[in-house]
Amino acid sequence: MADRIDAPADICDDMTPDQQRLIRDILARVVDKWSLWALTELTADGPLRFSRLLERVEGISQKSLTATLRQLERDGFVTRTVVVRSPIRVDYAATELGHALIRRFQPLWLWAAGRLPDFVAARAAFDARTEADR
Amino acid sequence: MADRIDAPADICDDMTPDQQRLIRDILARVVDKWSLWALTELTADGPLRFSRLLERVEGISQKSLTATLRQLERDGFVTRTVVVRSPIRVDYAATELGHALIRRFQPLWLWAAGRLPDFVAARAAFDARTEADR
DNA sequence: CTGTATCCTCTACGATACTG
DNA sequence: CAGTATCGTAGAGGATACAG
Repeated sequence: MADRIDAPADICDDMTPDQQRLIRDILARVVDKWSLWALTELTADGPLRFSRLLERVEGISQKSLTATLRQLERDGFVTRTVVVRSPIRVDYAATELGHALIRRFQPLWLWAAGRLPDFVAARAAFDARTEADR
Repeated sequence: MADRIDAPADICDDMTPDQQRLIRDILARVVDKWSLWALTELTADGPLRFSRLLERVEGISQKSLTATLRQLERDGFVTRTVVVRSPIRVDYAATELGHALIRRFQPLWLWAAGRLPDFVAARAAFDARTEADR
C-alpha cells in the first residue's frame, strides 16, 4: 500500500486561510497528548477493542479515550465497529489514512530521537543560564 | 548544511520512558498553537525582532509570544540576542536545530495539504452520520 | 463492556496595566 | 521596545457515578 505522491511545494501558496487552519488543526490534534499514541497502537496491532486500548494507552482516562477516538474517527484516521453481542463490544481500526499518517510521522519521531542529546543539552544550558542571572 | 543521518528504527525500543516522554514533549510543543508558526517565520526570513514577530504571527498576544519564544529557546530551536541600544532591541534567530526541525516537518505538512480533500470528506461523512442517528 | 454526565481542578491564553 | 504582573475566562482532562 503505497502513499500518494506528495503535493507540489507551491500548493501552500494556493491555500485559503480556511484550508491552512484545517491542516494546522489536523496536525495539532495528531500530536496532542493521546491521539498519536492511540493511533500508533492501532496501526501496530490491528483492530483493538476499547478496553484493550484503555490498557495500552497508559494513563489515559476513559473519558479522554472516548473523546480522542471520536476525533480520530471524525478526521478519518480510524473506523469504529460495534459488535452487537452481549456483552457489547466495539472494535477500532486504523484506516489507510491513519496508517499513512503514522508512516509520515515516523521520520520526524526518529529524527527527534536521534537529536535527543541536543535537546537535553539545550535545556541544561538554558536552565543553568537562567538560574544564574535574569 | 545537511541533516544528520536518521537514527536507526530500533532506537525507539531502547528508549527509557523518560526519553520517550521528552520526545513527545518536544514534538507536542512544536505543533502547539504558535511555536511552529513563529519558528517558520524565523527560518523563512532570518533574524527578527520581537515586535516584528508580534506582527507576523497574527493573533498571538505579547504574553504568549514571550512564552513561546522562551520554550523554543530552551529547547534549542532559537537564539535570543539582546542589542543594548536605546530603545532596547532583541533579535530572535532560528538555530541549526530549528532549521532542521522545519525541514523535517515540511513533508508532513505537504502530505496533509495533499490529503485535505480526504479530511474534508471524512468530517462531512462523520457529521452527516452523527446528525442522523446516535 | 462501552459509553455518557457531572463535578472539579489545572492550565493556556488574552486583555490590561505597569517597569527597565 | 521588550518584558513582567495580575486578572479573568475558557477548555482540557481526571475521578466518579450512572445508563444501555
